[in-house]
Formats: sequence, structure tokens, C-alpha cells
Amino acid sequence: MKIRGSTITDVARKAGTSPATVSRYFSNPDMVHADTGRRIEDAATQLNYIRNRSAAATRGQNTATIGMVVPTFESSIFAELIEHFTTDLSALGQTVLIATNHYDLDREVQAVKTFAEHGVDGVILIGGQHDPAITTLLKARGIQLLCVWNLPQDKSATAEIDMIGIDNFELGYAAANHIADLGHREVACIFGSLDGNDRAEARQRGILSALHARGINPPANWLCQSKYDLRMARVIATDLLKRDHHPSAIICGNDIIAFATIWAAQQLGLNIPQDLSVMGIGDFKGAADMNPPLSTIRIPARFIGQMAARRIMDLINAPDDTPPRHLKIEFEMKMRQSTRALNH
Amino acid sequence: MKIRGSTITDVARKAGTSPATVSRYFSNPDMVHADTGRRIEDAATQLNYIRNRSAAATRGQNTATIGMVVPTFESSIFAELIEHFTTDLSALGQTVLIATNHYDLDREVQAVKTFAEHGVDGVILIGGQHDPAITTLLKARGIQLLCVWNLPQDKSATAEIDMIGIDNFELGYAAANHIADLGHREVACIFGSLDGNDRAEARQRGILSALHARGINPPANWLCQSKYDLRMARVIATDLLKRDHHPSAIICGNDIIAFATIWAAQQLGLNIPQDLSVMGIGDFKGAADMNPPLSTIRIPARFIGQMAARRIMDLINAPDDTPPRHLKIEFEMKMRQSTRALNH
DNA sequence: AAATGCAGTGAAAACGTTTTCATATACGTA
DNA sequence: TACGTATATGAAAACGTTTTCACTGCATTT
Repeated sequence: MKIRGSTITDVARKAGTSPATVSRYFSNPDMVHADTGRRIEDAATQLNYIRNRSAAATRGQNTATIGMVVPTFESSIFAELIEHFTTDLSALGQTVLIATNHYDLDREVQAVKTFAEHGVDGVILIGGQHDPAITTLLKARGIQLLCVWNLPQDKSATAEIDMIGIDNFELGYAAANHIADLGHREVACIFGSLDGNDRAEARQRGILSALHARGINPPANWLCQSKYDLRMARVIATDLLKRDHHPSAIICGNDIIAFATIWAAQQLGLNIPQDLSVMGIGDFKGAADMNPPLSTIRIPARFIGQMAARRIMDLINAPDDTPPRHLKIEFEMKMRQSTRALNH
Repeated sequence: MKIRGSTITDVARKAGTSPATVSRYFSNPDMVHADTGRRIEDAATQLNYIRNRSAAATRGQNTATIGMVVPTFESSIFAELIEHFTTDLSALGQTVLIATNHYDLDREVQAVKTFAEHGVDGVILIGGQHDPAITTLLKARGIQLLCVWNLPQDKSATAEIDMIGIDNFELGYAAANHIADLGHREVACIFGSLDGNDRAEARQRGILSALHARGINPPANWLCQSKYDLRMARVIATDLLKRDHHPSAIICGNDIIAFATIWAAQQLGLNIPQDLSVMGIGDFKGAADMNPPLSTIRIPARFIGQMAARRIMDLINAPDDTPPRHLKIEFEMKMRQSTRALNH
């Protein structure tokens, strides 16, 4: 059974002031005289006063809460993002409501609805692909929306939505370009799975686009698709490498797949990078400590998380007519030892 | 600027009933006549009514929110736990407020305070080591507390706190026992770091206790300590294995360390498990897909998360005099290919 | 036939804040 | 001296619910 503690009125009485002033002190300390503030502070600590944010929300505008829905916690991809986003927001006195949707757009709608019931000031979603019901709902309530992680291919469709993220097409393009630069012509790809997220598709297009631009046209059976799963990727890579003629380089849709590919290759007695170059995308935790260290492209998840925390607060405090912004985050090539120039 | 939508009163008017009945319908549908319920439902959808949980909380008892503070998102250890805990709670209509404390007990206090301001019905913490201010605060407010992941060594100190978790001493004991059972006598250990968490210490005691019981007494320089970090563990393992005489088995405080140890060994040209048995603890994601698959002990994080979701709801709904319970979760030996019997 | 119990409902108070409006005081300026 | 202005504060209304209490019919029991 919940117990109600002392209220703002109790504090006011003890401090010899009015509830209004106490309220002002806690929401905006500069509005009250320093002496009064001190008295209030004393009274509050003596009474073990705890602010009642629910009550505040009934009358006031803000709840100091932000809702975030992520596809999953179980992949290291989003962990860094979540970590820094929540940490930075906590430091600003905000509280994060969180939900997982397992890449299911309907569950995302449900989560956002619940957030709305709790009166969140803002909502953070991953990626650009969402049920339109979400934007409708949030707009109707004046709740700020920020989509992070990647920018959409079709800018116009999301022109109304504030976004922070990387361009997956460019990411894929850069990865393939690097491999081509090293002189590889016999290139295979293992792409990430496309279901439920708009991210892998653009990456795949980027890779193929760069290869074609360099005149590299892998046979169809060198273009593989793998679910986002270590074991599956390993099977696919093994299968690919066991054929009588194997590529000199493999471009992987993400680091997990690259990881699996390297293991598969090593299992088959191949040396990386002497016998095979392997390129990842993402620079997930541990990529630098692999054997050999993975050549990949860093998605600055930490930076994105921090920028997202700052941006959502700006949106909440900004006037309503602030135009939506698409902030492109630059990636960084991390060329380590899993790729090397082809010696002719 | 937030926009206030239609209220319970609007819905009541449209449905031709009173606000009280609408309130009842949403919080406990069985209390209103089916016909009335239908009219309310219709009115609500027509008006795009969204419940105002803040307002509900001012008068009502529950907020349908649970606060959770985790040490970090960035390690795969807690990810599975968080994933299933939040998923299950969402399914029950609860919302999870989340915070990271980075293994810092003071930040944990701060997070719990904020949760209290938001009127959470329950709080979930990881481990048994917490600032007493937390229990004081929560008890004073009648907010339920549940600690998950591991059970404390000193049961009496936490007898008042509801807990769900594994016994780390037993975990360590079982790991070491397995190695001894395989006939290994030359055993080294790489323990996890102890700072900020009570979990690694018990595990270490368990390992040593089992070894001694089997008459195995490793030299002091075979008992290493590693921070929870892939790179660091790898350096330590390499150092250990480079000496002129190396152990036939290494017991690692967790799977990450085991992972690093295997890599270090392979780098040095050792075959696992022919030249060296490596034992992990945890069964983190990917342990089964390693090369070779890791022998370890599974901590059923998913199960713990699910049990935690169920238990915290029970605590919230239970009468106040419900005695605290310590629920021990059993672990599971996962003997794979990184260990093998010593051939004499 | 009277008494009892129960399901369903409404009126109104209560919850603990924020915010608006008004007021008092202090201070500089004409 | 009179006036305007800024600062600090209080009184009271407002926020959108839940909950208590009372009441009505109707079915069941005595």
C-alpha cells in the first residue's frame, strides 16, 4: 500500500511561506529570494519531502519524462546509444520510459500510446520506418518526436520528422569502395536481414552501387543474405567459402556477420587477411580486439545518443514553429587488420 | 507546446453517463454494465480519448509504472534480463522507467529518488549491494523493492528485501568442480573485477573453495584478476600462458574473460581443448557459437527477468504484511568443447 | 410480504501540484 | 515628491482523475 508523504503545503507551512512559492522554488529556484529558498530547502529536508510529479503534471506543462522505444536490448548495436542517451538525460533531470518492440511496428504504436498516457514530453524512436498513427497521435498532443540512428532514403517522406543519424547507403558504399581500393575484384557480400528495419536495405544498395561503379559484378551466388544471428551467419559464410573457388574479399552487412565470417574462414584453415579480406560495418564493441582486429566502419552510437538527448530537450523547449531538422552524423573508417591489399 | 485532449468528462457526456463510470470502465471494466461499457468505448474512440495517468495518480493508488536501475546496458550480461523484464511488464500494461548507474551506488540512490517522485509502484535493482537510503526511502513510501540477479552471501543482512537470483558461490564452486572432475590438477584462475558489485567476489570464493576441497592449490601467480574488459583479459591470459610452465586448465570468472583467454591461447598456438581447457561462467550470447564452443554455466537471465516481472506485480498487489522471499534460481551446466578430460 | 443483498450508477470531495492575478515592497527616475 | 518598474510573494482557481458515499432497482432469502 502506497504511503503519501508530506506535501508542498507542509513544506510551505514549516518554511513560513506559501505553497506557490515552494512550487516556484523547486521548478525554478531563481524566482524566489535566496533566503526564502534556504528556508524551503531546510523545511523540505526535515520533512523528507518528495516532489509529486504526477500532481505537477496535472496542472503544469511538462512531466520531465521522455519515452524511448528500441527494437531490442539484446544486440550490442543499440546498447551504446541507449546507455549514453539515458545517462545524459538523467543528468538533465529527465526520466526515461523505455519499451522494446522487437522490430514490430504495431508494438511500437502501442508503446507510444502508453507513453502518451503518461504525458511524456518527447518520444525517441529508432530508424525512420514507423506507423503513421504515431506521428498523428504525437502531433495531436504536441509531443515532440525524434527519430535516431539512420536517415531515411526518401527524405521527402520524413521531412516533417526530426532526425539524427547516419546514411546507410554511404556506409555500404564506403565499405565496398575500400575493398575495391585494395585491388579486390573477386568480392562476395553477406548482407544483413531486411525484415522490420529500413537500415539494412540501404546499406546493401550502397555496397552494390559502389561495386558496380568500380566494375565489379559478383555472381549471384556470392550475394548472400543472413539473419542477424551469429550462428546463421557462420553457416552461410562456411557454405560460401567451401566452394572450389572462393572470393578474395567478403563485405559483411555488419560486424556480427563479419565476426562469424572470420571464424568460419579460420575454421576452414584460411588466414585472415592473407587468404581473405573481411570487411565489417558498425565497429561494435570488441571489433578492435578480435583476432585479427576487424576492419570496419564506426557508427558513432555514443555520439548519436548524446546528440539525441540534447536535441530532444531543445525540441521540447523550442517554440512550436521550429522546423524539423535532419542531422547527418559522419561515420569513420576503421581500417584494421582483417583487410589488406591484394598482391598481384 | 503540449496540447490537452478530451477528458473523461467529455467521454462521459458523449456516452451519456458520469465521469465516475468512465473512470471505472477504464480501470476495471467488470464494474460497469456491458452496454455502458460499449457506449463508453465508442465515445472514447470517437473523441480520441487518451487516459491521463498523471491525473489518475494524484487521486489513485497506482501509477502502473515500475522503475529499474541497471549497472549498464553495454554488457550483454544484463541485456537479456532487461529485455524480458520490460517485455513481460509491458504486456501487463505497466511502463518501465529506466536508469543506468554505472556501478555507482550514489547514482543509484539518485535514480530511485527520481522514481519516487514519479510515484512508481515498484523498483527493481540489480544485486544485493545498495545504499541503505534506498530501502529507507522506499519503505517510507510503501514502494515495493525487488533485487534480482544474485542472492547475497549474507542472507541476514537482506532478509527484509525480496530477491530473485543465483548463488554466485555455487556457480564458482560448480565451475571449479567440473574442472577437477576432468582430472585437472594444474589449474589457473582469472577472476572478474570486484569493484562496485558483490557478484564477482562470491564467485571467486566458490572457485577457490572447490579447488581446495579437491586438494588443488594453485600458486599465487596463477590466480589473476581482470577487469571486465576483453582487451585487459586478453593481456592477462597471454601473460599467464607465456610462462615456461602453463596450467592444463583455466577457470574464468565470466564468459568474456573465457573468450579472451581462448583467443590468447590460440594466438600462442595452443589448441583448445587439447592443450588447454577453458571454463567460463555465464553462458552469454554467442558462447555456444564460439570456436570451440565454450564450456560454461548458464545463468538463466531470461527466466530471471520473467520471474522478476511476475514477482514485482505480485508484491504490488499483495497485502502489506507479505513476508519477503529469497527465490533461488538454479543454473545449468553447459559442457561444450572448450574443456576436456586430462589424459594421463 | 418484508427484509436483505447486490450490481450499477452518479454527485461531489479529494488528490498535490501549477499558474494566474493581484498585491506589497524596494528602487531608481523624472 | 510622485511615478513607473521590477522583484517577491500569496490567494485561489484549475488540472483530470479516483474514490467515497448514497441511491436505485431488482433478485433472493426469510
